[in-house]
Order: sequence, then C-alpha cells, then structure tokens
Amino acid sequence: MFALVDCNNFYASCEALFDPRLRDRPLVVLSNNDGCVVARSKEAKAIGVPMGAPWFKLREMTQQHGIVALSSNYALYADLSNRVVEVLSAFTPNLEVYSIDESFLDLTGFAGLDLVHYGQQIRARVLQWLGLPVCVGIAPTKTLAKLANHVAKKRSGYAGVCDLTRLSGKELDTLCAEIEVGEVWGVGRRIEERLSRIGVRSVQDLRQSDPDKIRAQFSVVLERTVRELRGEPCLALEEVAPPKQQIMASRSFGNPVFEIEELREAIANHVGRAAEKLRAQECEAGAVTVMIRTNVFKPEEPQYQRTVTSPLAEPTADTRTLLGAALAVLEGVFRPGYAYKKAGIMLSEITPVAGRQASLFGSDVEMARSAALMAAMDAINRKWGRGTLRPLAAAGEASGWKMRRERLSPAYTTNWDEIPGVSGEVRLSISTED
DNA sequence: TCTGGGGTCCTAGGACCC
DNA sequence: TCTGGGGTCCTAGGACCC
Repeated sequence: MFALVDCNNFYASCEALFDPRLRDRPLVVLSNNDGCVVARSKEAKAIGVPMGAPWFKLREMTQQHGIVALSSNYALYADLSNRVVEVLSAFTPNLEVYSIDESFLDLTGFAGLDLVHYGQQIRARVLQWLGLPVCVGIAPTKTLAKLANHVAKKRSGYAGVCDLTRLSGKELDTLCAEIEVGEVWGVGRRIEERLSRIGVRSVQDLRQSDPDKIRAQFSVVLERTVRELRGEPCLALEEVAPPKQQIMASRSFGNPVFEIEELREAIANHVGRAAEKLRAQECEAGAVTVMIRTNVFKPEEPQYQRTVTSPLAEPTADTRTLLGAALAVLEGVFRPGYAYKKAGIMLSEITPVAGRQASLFGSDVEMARSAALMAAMDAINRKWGRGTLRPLAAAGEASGWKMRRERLSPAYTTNWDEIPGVSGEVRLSISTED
C-alpha cells in the first residue's frame, strides 16, 4: 500500500508562508530568468493564469487582477522540502522522495489502521509544524496513489485525503469514468491524443484496455500503467536514488551575449556546479558536452546552435580537467557575430570512483592530490557559501550572462542575514489539534 | 524588452560480429 | 530457381516526469 503526499501549490505556499501579505492573493512563481510561470497559488489558478505562460505576456492580466510574481527561490523551496520529508519520515519506515514536493510512503502492513484517519494526521502535522498544506492519496499501486492524490486535491468532499481502497468496485468505476485519461501519471499530451483516436478518453477506458494490445500499439511503459491502474503493482518504491547517469548545468542569459569571454565565464560556472554534484555522488565523468545557442524565440535573428561532446582520456571528477575539456570545445564551436541566449554543459559516462580502473599513464600521486584539492574546495564552499572558491575562468567581471532574478524573496531559512525578524507585540496561540 | 532547467526510459534502425 | 540465423552496441529521436 502506498500513500502519495503532495504539497499544494508548493512554491507559492513557501512564499506565502513567510510573507502573509501574499496570502489570498493571486501569486505566481517564475522560472529561472523570470521567464515563465512555474507555480500558481489557488487564487492565480482561479483567475485563469495558465501554467508555463511567459510572464511578459501576462502584463494586462497582472494589472487587472493585481497578480504578484516572484523569482524562483530554490534555496527556500529545497530547505522546506527537506523539512517536509523529515516530518513524513515519522509516519513510515520506507519513503521515496519523488520530487521537490512529493513523496511516496510505504504503508504496507498498516492495514490495521484507519488509513484515511492516518492521512488526516499527516496533513495536520505538516500544516501545524511547517505551515504547508498537503494532500494525501492512498492506493495499492503508485499510479493509483497518484490518481487518488489528484482526487484528494480536486474534490473537496475528500478533505484532502483519498483512499481508493475505501471505494466499492462500482464507485471506483464511476470515479474513473469521470476523470480524463490525461490525468494519469505517465500519460502525456501525445499519448493522450493517440489514445483518444482509439476511443480511450477516460481513466476508466484505459483501465479496461487489454494490456497486451496496449503494449503492441504503444509500449511496455504504457502497459505497466494499465496494469497499475488495475491494481497490479509494477513499480516499486525506490528509497535510495540511483546515481545520476548524466549531470547537466545550463542557463539562459539575462541579456544576449556576443563575446566568447562571457561564454567562457558562464561555461566555467556551469562546469563548477556540475562537477560539485558529480563528486557529491562519488563518481567520475568520462565525457563533457558543451551546448551554446541563440534565442530560438527570435527566428528573425540569425540562428546558431551547436552541441559537441568531448570524450576524456580517462574519467575524472577534477573541475580543472573537466573545465579544460569544456573550454576547448567552446573555442571550437564559438562563432562570432551571434547573439547567444543560452549555454550549458553536460557530464556523462558517469562511473563510481570506487570501481575505478588503474590508469596506464596517470600517476597515483597526481590523482590523490586532485582528490584532496577537490575535497578541500567542496568543504570550503559548503562552509562559506557556493562560489567562495572557484576556477579563475568562472570569476570574471562579466555579468551579461547571469540570469535575471528581479523579484527574489529572502533566503528566510538558509541564510543568517536573511532570517525574518519579529517586532511589536506577539501573541502565540498553540493548537492541540494534532 | 521579455519564453526554465533538470532528468529518465524505450524504440527503431544502422553497423558490425561470427 | 535458389542467398541464414543469431547476436551486440551505438545513436537519434520520442515520450514522459517535476
């Protein structure tokens, strides 16, 4: 038995938590570079702000409704996300952190409990301890738990907790017939269109499809979805995230970039971040990819984009080696005269340091020195903040490539200088509901 | 003026092997 | 007249997720 716990309007809820003026107002959180809407408060959804809409296209709507827009504050969201997981961990021994705002809880063996009541306890505790609203979906497979969570969110009658096993077969049929198939986890826009063409429009239609035929016409992935919808578990809880096979770091630029110096600086920063993640999972990379491109949304301007991968002589996690390879690629792909809008890098062919094969040509002493240097750099950056120590190439004065973040809220919970202060008379009231 | 940044898995087809 | 059978590896592209 699984429970899927999902935070409601997570980014928007995090922002409103520390700024009460934002409550009950249409609030949106923007993507990096203040580009698109990536999260909306209940009120923003109600007035019809579409998900993914470019912010600059919403100006009229903003004036009309007084929408508040904020830049993404991932330091805040990540910290609060960790706290949510900590609270949830008390409710189960086995938990999978699925995304920044969702976790699967293993409730196998909890059959003696009233799971709806248990779900309500989870909601109440996260709300009381963290101030964040969540919904809970309970079912015997992950796909059904996702569906249950959708129901808990959309139907007020469930008060935020839906246990599909509480429904009779007939009630479940009726419910599934009322939900569009596109709401199912794993059914995106394309598959939804194709399903519609063969007459599969509701969740119920998909549940009643023949898994073998679905496999033949679509894929083994969708077959698993059908089986999961029928209550046959095909997806297991993944408590420990497997190491990443690729690590990417890329950003759009706040302003168009013309000079290779600025691209170098951006690439150097990206390599630094990606290499840090690589070392955090105790791995090395065997190849570095560099991507640069002009603005795809301005087809009237000259377009250029290149993505080139450079294999390394041997795998490494040393920022200096990775950066050397990346900058060499950049020299090769750069063409002057273009207005670049985005640059990124990717580390691939990732292998654990532990299984490393001895090198034919390298020296063990050099390798040990490299590992020690990187460990020292990471420790200093952890203690004194990201970017305290970084490659020279990343430390230039150019700023055109940096992303726009004009509406950033404080790092309320992760920076001593930005912790909110309280003044005046304070009256605390403590609820004993939980 | 202005449009994000990460990831995963699966499949088909080509090249190659014996 | 008539031309096998069984595999692996790699890449590109498509689909999905948050």
